[in-house]
Amino acid sequence: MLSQKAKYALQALAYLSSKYADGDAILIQTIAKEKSIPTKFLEAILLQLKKHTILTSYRGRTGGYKLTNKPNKTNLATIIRIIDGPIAMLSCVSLNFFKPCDNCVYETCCINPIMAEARDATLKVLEKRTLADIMDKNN
Amino acid sequence: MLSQKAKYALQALAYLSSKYADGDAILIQTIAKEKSIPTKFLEAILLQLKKHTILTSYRGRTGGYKLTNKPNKTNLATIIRIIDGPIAMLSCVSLNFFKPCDNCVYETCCINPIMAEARDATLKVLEKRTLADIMDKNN
DNA sequence: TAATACTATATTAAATTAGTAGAGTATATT
DNA sequence: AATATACTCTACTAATTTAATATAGTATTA
Repeated sequence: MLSQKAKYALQALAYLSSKYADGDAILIQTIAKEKSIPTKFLEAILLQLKKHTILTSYRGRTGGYKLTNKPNKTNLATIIRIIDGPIAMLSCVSLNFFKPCDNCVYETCCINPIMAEARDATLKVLEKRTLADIMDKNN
Repeated sequence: MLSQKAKYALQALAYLSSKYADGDAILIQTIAKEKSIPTKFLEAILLQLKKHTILTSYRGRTGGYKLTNKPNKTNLATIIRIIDGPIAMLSCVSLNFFKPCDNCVYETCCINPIMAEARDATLKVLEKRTLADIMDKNN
């Protein structure tokens, strides 16, 4: 399951995606209110996304956040990894957060090949889908 | 990511599957030692699997645990759900543990269709694969 | 220069995870 | 019938993670 933090991140990005065409930076406040996300918590989330270059920020009077790239350029696997870490069900088959298991030998383990298969199936969806797919439709 | 508990469950079941043909019940102790799992913790896990009819137990002198059905009759999604709960990334698209999200409306949410798609991709693997696939190969 | 808005660090309450302790119950041998 | 063995049940606990909150600081622009 995604953490609440990851859900908030996706919701915030869905909102920012729908505003992307306008070109303006959006206030944290605005996103927080619009998406019912605790403001200070959202600040931390957006900062994290900025550090991973997903978002670009502007300080001062006319400040705010906006997407660095077009919504269709950022896939969902990237976002989930930034906020929640591994997508795989076992760290020993994680592509981006590999860590061997404590109590089994990778080479003879019969579980990890299946988990690699599951990971690939999940990634096929999450890497294909982008912020353009989850973007708020203004209707 | 799977919990440590779920990993232990799969490892214990991989062991029990490899012994299934013998027909004998296996001691918790034996599984715990063989798989390096804390005994008392494993007891709780096996009990949980028994309550969900995956395992059958025998008490007393010649007691122990064994699989209720042939290894190829139990798929991995079933086990993971028993131990860790939902497989879906959002509770609002969980087939077995459905619970609406707090801060969004299911019908207009643009995130959940993608998460349903990811869930289906994962399930396609985990429902196809069974204990026979993760069973310890005796070599 | 003052108001605005992002940035950084520290703290905290609640929940979850991983594991432990100990008493209780059933059963097959002796 | 006694007893050792092995599963069962309830309660507890330490460590970690999650979901926030608080406060002070820095940058920018009208």
